[in-house]
Amino acid sequence: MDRFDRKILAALHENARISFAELARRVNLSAPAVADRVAKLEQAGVITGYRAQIDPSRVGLPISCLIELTVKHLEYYLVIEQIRNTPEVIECASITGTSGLMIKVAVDTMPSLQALIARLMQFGDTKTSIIIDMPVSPRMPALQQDE
Amino acid sequence: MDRFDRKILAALHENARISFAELARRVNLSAPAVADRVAKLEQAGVITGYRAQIDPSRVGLPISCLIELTVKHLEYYLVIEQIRNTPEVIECASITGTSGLMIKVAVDTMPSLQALIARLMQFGDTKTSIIIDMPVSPRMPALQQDE
DNA sequence: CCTGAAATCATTGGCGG
DNA sequence: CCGCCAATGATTTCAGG
Repeated sequence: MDRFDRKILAALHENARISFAELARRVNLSAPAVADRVAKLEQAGVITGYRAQIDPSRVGLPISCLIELTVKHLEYYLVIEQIRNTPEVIECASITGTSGLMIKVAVDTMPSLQALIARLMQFGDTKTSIIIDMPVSPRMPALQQDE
Repeated sequence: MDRFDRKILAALHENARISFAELARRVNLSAPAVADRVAKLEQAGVITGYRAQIDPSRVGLPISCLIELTVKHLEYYLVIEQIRNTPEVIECASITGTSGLMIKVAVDTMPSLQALIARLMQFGDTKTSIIIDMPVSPRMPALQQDE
Protein backbone atom coordinates (compact mmCIF):
# COMPACT_ATOMS: atom_id res chain seq x y z
CA MET A 1 0.00 0.00 0.00
CA ASP A 2 1.89 3.01 -1.28
CA ARG A 3 0.94 6.36 -2.74
CA PHE A 4 -0.04 4.75 -6.04
CA ASP A 5 -2.51 2.44 -4.31
CA ARG A 6 -3.91 5.35 -2.37
CA LYS A 7 -4.42 7.34 -5.55
CA ILE A 8 -6.04 4.34 -7.20
CA LEU A 9 -8.43 3.84 -4.29
CA ALA A 10 -9.32 7.53 -4.24
CA ALA A 11 -9.99 7.58 -7.97
CA LEU A 12 -12.09 4.42 -7.94
CA HIS A 13 -14.03 5.69 -4.96
CA GLU A 14 -14.78 8.89 -6.77
CA ASN A 15 -15.81 7.05 -9.95
CA ALA A 16 -15.63 3.29 -10.05
CA ARG A 17 -16.31 3.14 -13.78
CA ILE A 18 -13.25 4.93 -15.12
CA SER A 19 -11.07 2.86 -17.42
CA PHE A 20 -7.71 1.42 -16.44
CA ALA A 21 -6.25 3.65 -19.12
CA GLU A 22 -7.69 6.77 -17.47
CA LEU A 23 -6.67 5.50 -14.04
CA ALA A 24 -3.15 4.94 -15.38
CA ARG A 25 -2.98 8.53 -16.64
CA ARG A 26 -4.06 9.87 -13.26
CA VAL A 27 -1.54 7.95 -11.20
CA ASN A 28 1.29 8.04 -13.75
CA LEU A 29 1.63 4.32 -14.30
CA SER A 30 0.94 2.10 -17.30
CA ALA A 31 -2.49 0.55 -17.77
CA PRO A 32 -1.26 -3.01 -17.11
CA ALA A 33 0.42 -1.84 -13.89
CA VAL A 34 -2.74 -0.26 -12.51
CA ALA A 35 -4.85 -3.23 -13.59
CA ASP A 36 -2.47 -5.46 -11.70
CA ARG A 37 -2.57 -3.27 -8.61
CA VAL A 38 -6.36 -3.12 -8.66
CA ALA A 39 -6.54 -6.92 -8.93
CA LYS A 40 -4.24 -7.20 -5.91
CA LEU A 41 -6.30 -4.70 -3.92
CA GLU A 42 -9.40 -6.75 -4.71
CA GLN A 43 -7.72 -10.00 -3.76
CA ALA A 44 -6.43 -8.48 -0.51
CA GLY A 45 -9.99 -7.53 0.42
CA VAL A 46 -9.24 -3.81 0.41
CA ILE A 47 -11.70 -3.27 -2.41
CA THR A 48 -14.82 -5.29 -1.61
CA GLY A 49 -16.81 -4.35 -4.67
CA TYR A 50 -17.98 -1.67 -7.06
CA ARG A 51 -21.50 -0.39 -6.63
CA ALA A 52 -23.72 1.87 -8.62
CA GLN A 53 -25.28 4.22 -6.12
CA ILE A 54 -29.04 4.41 -6.63
CA ASP A 55 -31.18 7.21 -5.22
CA PRO A 56 -34.11 5.45 -3.50
CA SER A 57 -36.29 8.55 -3.86
CA ARG A 58 -35.94 8.32 -7.65
CA VAL A 59 -37.16 4.74 -7.77
CA GLY A 60 -40.39 5.11 -5.86
CA LEU A 61 -38.99 4.90 -2.32
CA PRO A 62 -39.10 8.48 -0.98
CA ILE A 63 -38.97 7.57 2.71
CA SER A 64 -35.68 6.42 4.24
CA CYS A 65 -35.38 5.62 7.92
CA LEU A 66 -33.01 4.37 10.56
CA ILE A 67 -34.58 1.81 12.86
CA GLU A 68 -32.84 0.93 16.08
CA LEU A 69 -33.92 -2.55 17.05
CA THR A 70 -33.42 -3.69 20.64
CA VAL A 71 -33.37 -7.40 19.99
CA LYS A 72 -35.09 -9.41 22.71
CA HIS A 73 -34.98 -12.70 20.89
CA LEU A 74 -32.24 -15.09 21.91
CA GLU A 75 -31.86 -16.51 18.41
CA TYR A 76 -29.97 -13.53 17.12
CA TYR A 77 -29.03 -15.17 13.83
CA LEU A 78 -32.69 -15.95 13.12
CA VAL A 79 -33.55 -12.26 13.48
CA ILE A 80 -30.72 -11.35 11.14
CA GLU A 81 -31.92 -13.94 8.66
CA GLN A 82 -35.40 -12.36 8.75
CA ILE A 83 -33.90 -8.92 8.26
CA ARG A 84 -31.84 -10.15 5.30
CA ASN A 85 -35.04 -11.41 3.72
CA THR A 86 -36.78 -8.06 4.17
CA PRO A 87 -36.46 -6.19 0.86
CA GLU A 88 -37.00 -2.76 2.40
CA VAL A 89 -33.77 -3.17 4.37
CA ILE A 90 -30.87 -1.46 2.63
CA GLU A 91 -28.24 -1.84 5.33
CA CYS A 92 -27.94 -3.32 8.78
CA ALA A 93 -25.27 -3.02 11.44
CA SER A 94 -24.85 -5.10 14.55
CA ILE A 95 -23.85 -2.67 17.28
CA THR A 96 -22.83 -2.55 20.93
CA GLY A 97 -25.26 -1.25 23.52
CA THR A 98 -28.78 -2.28 24.34
CA SER A 99 -30.11 -1.87 20.84
CA GLY A 100 -28.21 -4.60 19.08
CA LEU A 101 -29.14 -3.62 15.52
CA MET A 102 -29.30 -0.44 13.51
CA ILE A 103 -31.26 -0.93 10.32
CA LYS A 104 -31.52 1.41 7.35
CA VAL A 105 -34.69 1.03 5.31
CA ALA A 106 -36.35 2.66 2.30
CA VAL A 107 -40.11 2.50 1.77
CA ASP A 108 -42.68 3.92 -0.62
CA THR A 109 -45.38 5.10 1.79
CA MET A 110 -46.10 5.62 5.46
CA PRO A 111 -48.41 2.58 5.64
CA SER A 112 -45.51 0.50 4.30
CA LEU A 113 -43.28 1.89 7.02
CA GLN A 114 -45.94 1.13 9.60
CA ALA A 115 -46.21 -2.46 8.36
CA LEU A 116 -42.44 -2.83 8.38
CA ILE A 117 -42.16 -1.55 11.94
CA ALA A 118 -44.95 -3.88 13.01
CA ARG A 119 -43.00 -6.74 11.48
CA LEU A 120 -39.78 -5.76 13.21
CA MET A 121 -41.51 -5.33 16.56
CA GLN A 122 -41.88 -9.07 16.89
CA PHE A 123 -38.12 -9.18 17.37
CA GLY A 124 -37.86 -6.42 19.94
CA ASP A 125 -38.41 -2.75 20.67
CA THR A 126 -37.92 -0.33 17.82
CA LYS A 127 -36.99 3.30 17.61
CA THR A 128 -37.53 4.83 14.20
CA SER A 129 -35.97 8.04 12.88
CA ILE A 130 -36.73 9.41 9.47
CA ILE A 131 -33.71 10.44 7.42
CA ILE A 132 -34.20 14.07 6.41
CA ASP A 133 -30.95 14.60 4.59
CA MET A 134 -27.52 13.07 4.06
CA PRO A 135 -25.02 15.87 4.77
CA VAL A 136 -22.20 13.36 4.17
CA SER A 137 -22.99 10.57 1.77
CA PRO A 138 -20.75 7.50 1.90
CA ARG A 139 -17.21 8.68 1.37
CA MET A 140 -13.77 7.23 1.54
CA PRO A 141 -12.05 6.56 4.84
CA ALA A 142 -8.95 8.71 5.31
CA LEU A 143 -6.06 6.44 4.46
CA GLN A 144 -3.06 5.93 6.67
CA GLN A 145 0.30 6.96 5.29
CA ASP A 146 2.37 4.16 6.70
CA GLU A 147 1.33 0.92 5.05
CA MET B 1 -38.25 2.76 -16.01
CA ASP B 2 -39.02 -0.69 -17.35
CA ARG B 3 -37.66 -4.18 -16.84
CA PHE B 4 -34.52 -3.35 -18.83
CA ASP B 5 -33.70 -0.41 -16.59
CA ARG B 6 -34.29 -2.54 -13.52
CA LYS B 7 -31.93 -5.21 -14.84
CA ILE B 8 -29.35 -2.57 -15.64
CA LEU B 9 -29.56 -1.08 -12.15
CA ALA B 10 -29.32 -4.51 -10.56
CA ALA B 11 -26.29 -5.44 -12.65
CA LEU B 12 -24.48 -2.15 -12.01
CA HIS B 13 -25.26 -2.39 -8.32
CA GLU B 14 -23.80 -5.87 -8.20
CA ASN B 15 -20.70 -4.80 -10.16
CA ALA B 16 -20.37 -1.23 -11.34
CA ARG B 17 -17.29 -1.95 -13.42
CA ILE B 18 -18.72 -4.33 -16.00
CA SER B 19 -18.48 -3.18 -19.61
CA PHE B 20 -21.45 -1.96 -21.62
CA ALA B 21 -20.92 -4.99 -23.83
CA GLU B 22 -21.26 -7.32 -20.85
CA LEU B 23 -24.23 -5.34 -19.54
CA ALA B 24 -25.84 -5.59 -22.98
CA ARG B 25 -25.45 -9.37 -22.96
CA ARG B 26 -27.05 -9.64 -19.54
CA VAL B 27 -30.12 -7.56 -20.34
CA ASN B 28 -30.47 -8.66 -23.98
CA LEU B 29 -30.02 -5.29 -25.61
CA SER B 30 -27.27 -3.89 -27.83
CA ALA B 31 -24.31 -2.06 -26.31
CA PRO B 32 -25.38 1.37 -27.63
CA ALA B 33 -28.88 0.83 -26.23
CA VAL B 34 -27.64 0.07 -22.72
CA ALA B 35 -25.09 2.90 -22.85
CA ASP B 36 -27.93 5.24 -23.77
CA ARG B 37 -30.15 3.95 -20.99
CA VAL B 38 -27.38 4.23 -18.42
CA ALA B 39 -26.70 7.82 -19.49
CA LYS B 40 -30.40 8.61 -19.05
CA LEU B 41 -30.51 6.94 -15.62
CA GLU B 42 -27.53 9.08 -14.62
CA GLN B 43 -29.09 12.25 -15.97
CA ALA B 44 -32.39 11.49 -14.23
CA GLY B 45 -30.54 11.23 -10.92
CA VAL B 46 -31.44 7.57 -10.45
CA ILE B 47 -27.79 6.60 -10.54
CA THR B 48 -25.89 9.12 -8.40
CA GLY B 49 -22.44 7.62 -8.85
CA TYR B 50 -20.23 4.57 -8.95
CA ARG B 51 -18.13 3.81 -5.91
CA ALA B 52 -15.42 1.35 -5.14
CA GLN B 53 -16.26 -0.07 -1.74
CA ILE B 54 -13.22 -0.01 0.55
CA ASP B 55 -12.97 -2.10 3.70
CA PRO B 56 -11.84 0.35 6.42
CA SER B 57 -10.40 -2.49 8.49
CA ARG B 58 -8.02 -3.30 5.62
CA VAL B 59 -6.64 0.23 5.43
CA GLY B 60 -5.69 0.71 9.05
CA LEU B 61 -9.10 1.70 10.44
CA PRO B 62 -10.33 -1.35 12.36
CA ILE B 63 -12.87 0.48 14.53
CA SER B 64 -16.16 1.64 13.00
CA CYS B 65 -18.82 3.34 15.07
CA LEU B 66 -22.19 4.99 14.90
CA ILE B 67 -22.37 8.22 16.86
CA GLU B 68 -25.72 9.75 17.61
CA LEU B 69 -25.25 13.47 18.07
CA THR B 70 -27.93 15.45 19.84
CA VAL B 71 -27.13 18.83 18.38
CA LYS B 72 -27.53 21.66 20.85
CA HIS B 73 -26.02 24.32 18.66
CA LEU B 74 -28.40 26.58 16.82
CA GLU B 75 -26.11 26.94 13.82
CA TYR B 76 -26.91 23.55 12.45
CA TYR B 77 -25.15 24.14 9.15
CA LEU B 78 -21.96 25.09 10.98
CA VAL B 79 -21.99 21.78 12.82
CA ILE B 80 -22.51 19.97 9.53
CA GLU B 81 -19.63 21.90 8.01
CA GLN B 82 -17.40 20.81 10.87
CA ILE B 83 -18.51 17.20 10.43
CA ARG B 84 -17.82 17.38 6.69
CA ASN B 85 -14.30 18.49 7.49
CA THR B 86 -13.74 15.61 9.88
CA PRO B 87 -11.88 12.91 7.91
CA GLU B 88 -12.93 10.08 10.23
CA VAL B 89 -16.57 10.66 9.24
CA ILE B 90 -17.63 8.24 6.53
CA GLU B 91 -21.33 9.03 6.43
CA CYS B 92 -23.77 11.34 8.18
CA ALA B 93 -27.56 11.45 8.22
CA SER B 94 -29.77 14.26 9.47
CA ILE B 95 -32.63 12.53 11.27
CA THR B 96 -35.87 13.29 13.07
CA GLY B 97 -36.06 13.01 16.83
CA THR B 98 -33.99 14.60 19.52
CA SER B 99 -30.63 13.40 18.18
CA GLY B 100 -30.50 15.32 14.97
CA LEU B 101 -27.50 13.55 13.46
CA MET B 102 -26.36 9.98 13.05
CA ILE B 103 -22.69 9.81 12.12
CA LYS B 104 -20.72 6.82 10.92
CA VAL B 105 -17.02 6.97 11.61
CA ALA B 106 -13.93 4.79 11.15
CA VAL B 107 -10.84 5.21 13.32
CA ASP B 108 -7.51 3.49 13.88
CA THR B 109 -7.35 3.31 17.66
CA MET B 110 -9.44 3.86 20.79
CA PRO B 111 -7.56 7.07 21.67
CA SER B 112 -8.49 8.40 18.23
CA LEU B 113 -12.12 7.54 18.91
CA GLN B 114 -11.90 9.24 22.28
CA ALA B 115 -10.46 12.37 20.67
CA LEU B 116 -13.13 12.34 17.98
CA ILE B 117 -15.94 12.02 20.54
CA ALA B 118 -14.42 14.84 22.56
CA ARG B 119 -14.43 16.96 19.43
CA LEU B 120 -18.04 16.13 18.64
CA MET B 121 -19.14 16.81 22.22
CA GLN B 122 -18.69 20.53 21.68
CA PHE B 123 -21.72 20.35 19.38
CA GLY B 124 -23.98 18.37 21.70
CA ASP B 125 -24.48 15.10 23.55
CA THR B 126 -23.13 11.98 21.92
CA LYS B 127 -24.06 8.34 22.11
CA THR B 128 -21.49 6.02 20.57
CA SER B 129 -22.07 2.43 19.48
CA ILE B 130 -19.31 0.27 18.05
CA ILE B 131 -20.18 -1.58 14.87
CA ILE B 132 -19.53 -5.28 15.51
CA ASP B 133 -20.70 -6.61 12.17
CA MET B 134 -22.61 -5.66 9.03
CA PRO B 135 -25.20 -8.41 8.55
CA VAL B 136 -26.53 -6.49 5.54
CA SER B 137 -23.99 -4.37 3.72
CA PRO B 138 -25.37 -1.64 1.45
CA ARG B 139 -27.67 -3.30 -1.03
CA MET B 140 -30.10 -2.21 -3.69
CA PRO B 141 -33.55 -0.90 -2.79
CA ALA B 142 -36.30 -3.20 -4.01
CA LEU B 143 -37.57 -1.53 -7.18
CA GLN B 144 -41.19 -0.78 -7.89
CA GLN B 145 -42.76 -2.56 -10.84
CA ASP B 146 -44.91 0.27 -12.11
CA GLU B 147 -42.69 3.06 -13.31
C1' DC C 1 6.85 -2.15 -14.21
C1' DC C 2 7.12 -1.10 -19.25
C1' DT C 3 6.33 -1.82 -24.28
C1' DG C 4 3.77 -3.65 -28.22
C1' DA C 5 0.36 -6.61 -30.64
C1' DA C 6 -4.18 -8.86 -30.82
C1' DA C 7 -8.75 -9.10 -29.10
C1' DT C 8 -12.31 -6.69 -27.06
C1' DC C 9 -14.89 -2.67 -26.15
C1' DA C 10 -16.87 2.29 -26.55
C1' DT C 11 -18.81 5.52 -29.37
C1' DT C 12 -20.76 7.62 -33.29
C1' DG C 13 -23.69 7.99 -37.36
C1' DG C 14 -27.21 6.12 -40.22
C1' DC C 15 -31.21 3.12 -40.76
C1' DG C 16 -35.58 0.93 -39.56
C1' DG C 17 -39.38 0.05 -36.55
C1' DC D 1 -38.82 7.98 -29.57
C1' DC D 2 -36.07 3.74 -29.23
C1' DG D 3 -33.14 0.20 -30.66
C1' DC D 4 -30.02 -2.20 -34.08
C1' DC D 5 -26.06 -2.48 -37.17
C1' DA D 6 -21.52 -1.14 -38.81
C1' DA D 7 -17.11 1.31 -38.53
C1' DT D 8 -13.53 3.91 -36.18
C1' DG D 9 -10.81 4.88 -32.25
C1' DA D 10 -9.81 3.61 -27.57
C1' DT D 11 -9.08 0.09 -24.19
C1' DT D 12 -7.98 -4.41 -22.20
C1' DT D 13 -5.03 -8.13 -21.98
C1' DC D 14 -1.14 -11.04 -22.63
C1' DA D 15 3.45 -11.83 -24.03
C1' DG D 16 8.24 -10.82 -23.55
C1' DG D 17 11.90 -8.01 -21.61
